Amino acid sequence: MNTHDHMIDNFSKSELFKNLPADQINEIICIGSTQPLKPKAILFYQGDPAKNYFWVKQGTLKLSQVTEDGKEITLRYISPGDMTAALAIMKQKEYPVTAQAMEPSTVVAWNRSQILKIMEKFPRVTINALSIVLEQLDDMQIRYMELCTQQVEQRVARTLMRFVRTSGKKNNNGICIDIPLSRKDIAEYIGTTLFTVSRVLSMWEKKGWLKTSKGQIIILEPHKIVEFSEEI
Amino acid sequence: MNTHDHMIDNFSKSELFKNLPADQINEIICIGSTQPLKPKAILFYQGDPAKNYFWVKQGTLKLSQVTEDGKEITLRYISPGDMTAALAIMKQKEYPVTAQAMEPSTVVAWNRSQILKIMEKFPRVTINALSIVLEQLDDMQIRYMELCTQQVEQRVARTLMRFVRTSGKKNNNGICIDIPLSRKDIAEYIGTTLFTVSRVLSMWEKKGWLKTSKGQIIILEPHKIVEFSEEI
DNA sequence: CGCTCTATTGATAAACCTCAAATACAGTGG
DNA sequence: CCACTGTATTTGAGGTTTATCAATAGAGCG
Repeated sequence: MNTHDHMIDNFSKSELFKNLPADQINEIICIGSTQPLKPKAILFYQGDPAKNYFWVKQGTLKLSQVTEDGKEITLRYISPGDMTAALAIMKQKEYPVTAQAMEPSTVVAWNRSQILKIMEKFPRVTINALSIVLEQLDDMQIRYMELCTQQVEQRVARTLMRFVRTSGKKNNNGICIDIPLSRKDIAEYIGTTLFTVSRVLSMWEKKGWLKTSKGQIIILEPHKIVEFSEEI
Repeated sequence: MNTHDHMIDNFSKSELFKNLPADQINEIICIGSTQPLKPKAILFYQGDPAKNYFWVKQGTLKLSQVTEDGKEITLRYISPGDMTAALAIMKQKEYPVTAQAMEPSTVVAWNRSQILKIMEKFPRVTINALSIVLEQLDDMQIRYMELCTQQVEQRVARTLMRFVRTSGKKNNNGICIDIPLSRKDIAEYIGTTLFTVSRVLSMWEKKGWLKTSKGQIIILEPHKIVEFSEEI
């Protein structure tokens, strides 16, 4: 029975543990430490090097970075099965990156020396990690391109569809995004202000394309929004 | 003597081959194919899967991506010793990414199956590749943040200093950026138009902070530009 | 010398930010 | 259940940055 088996099952579906036998996965998990996180709990702050560098999890966390003048930029949202490898693994630098739980989450964390040992012993893990980081790089490049070429409305539309893909749940009459997202969260993700996001969303709500209530967003007319996101 | 020894020497300084003995580096290089590229030559176009996926090189190449509506965005410039790993290594997708030589360059390319074989046989290479890709991701995240929070003048200043770091050569009275960069090149790197870049650069040229002639940019007053780039 | 490509410069317009003020909304303690 | 408080959202007015477009100038090349 028990949660432990569940964990392993969850891990075996993760990209990081692809092509690894269960006993090896188990060994790797046992090297790290499993931590539950309450909503809004901060896993690490400003890349705190005393804390852990690497992790896999259940739940959703927000990875963000704060500029010198206090503006917060969201690098990405991390969903179940994902992994985050900080540059800090390889170099021993510190980074102003902060990870915060958006909802009740569980993470498994390894520190620098642990993860290096794992990568030495299980080359497959390194290859999988490379694959994951390449995917993150690709995602970042696409968002960079969107930020360069598209205007706010399109970027909001793309963001909604992105969340539908990663955290969308079919509902009675629409698709519900399963993460509590404020206007500010969306704004920080696409590099605009919460005011502009608010204007866009209320416009779409008036048109009946979506519905928002207490941080939940329900997409009623996905086609309309997709159409918008692809507009040239 | 000879070019071959030079190649090895160059490679051993590269992040990708860190902690590898010379004979293994040699073996890895021999698996791939070494190609000379003339300026403006295109190494691969739109992620052409028939071509090679991975490479290390001498010279400078521009990695860019074209949007559906024809706007070209520069993902990054790749300098000697750098590596580019396309997502295509792991997945077998195609991407609209194009690599073009900015000056006479030499690259070593491996195809998908070759690089996978190398990573299996030399786990150290995989770890090094992970380190490189993490660095690229970090760079992209920083540029994303800059694009979100800074305005054009600051981004131009930061870009100049970035190029000074990677390709700056001390000159009689200033620092010369060793890559031919047009206003359009800079604009596509920071997500603006060549007009705006032109305005900024002519302003600084009038102030005597830099000098431009036939694609060459010479920084005369680095302090002034750094100051500008750090402005809050 | 004409051709092409790049850079400059100006005028205008659009998108978006900033700031302020009002409103809704959720949670708390009486 | 209600008033109170703090937070999220909406909406408006005005200003700024930057894109767009057009016209001109300069540089390199056959």
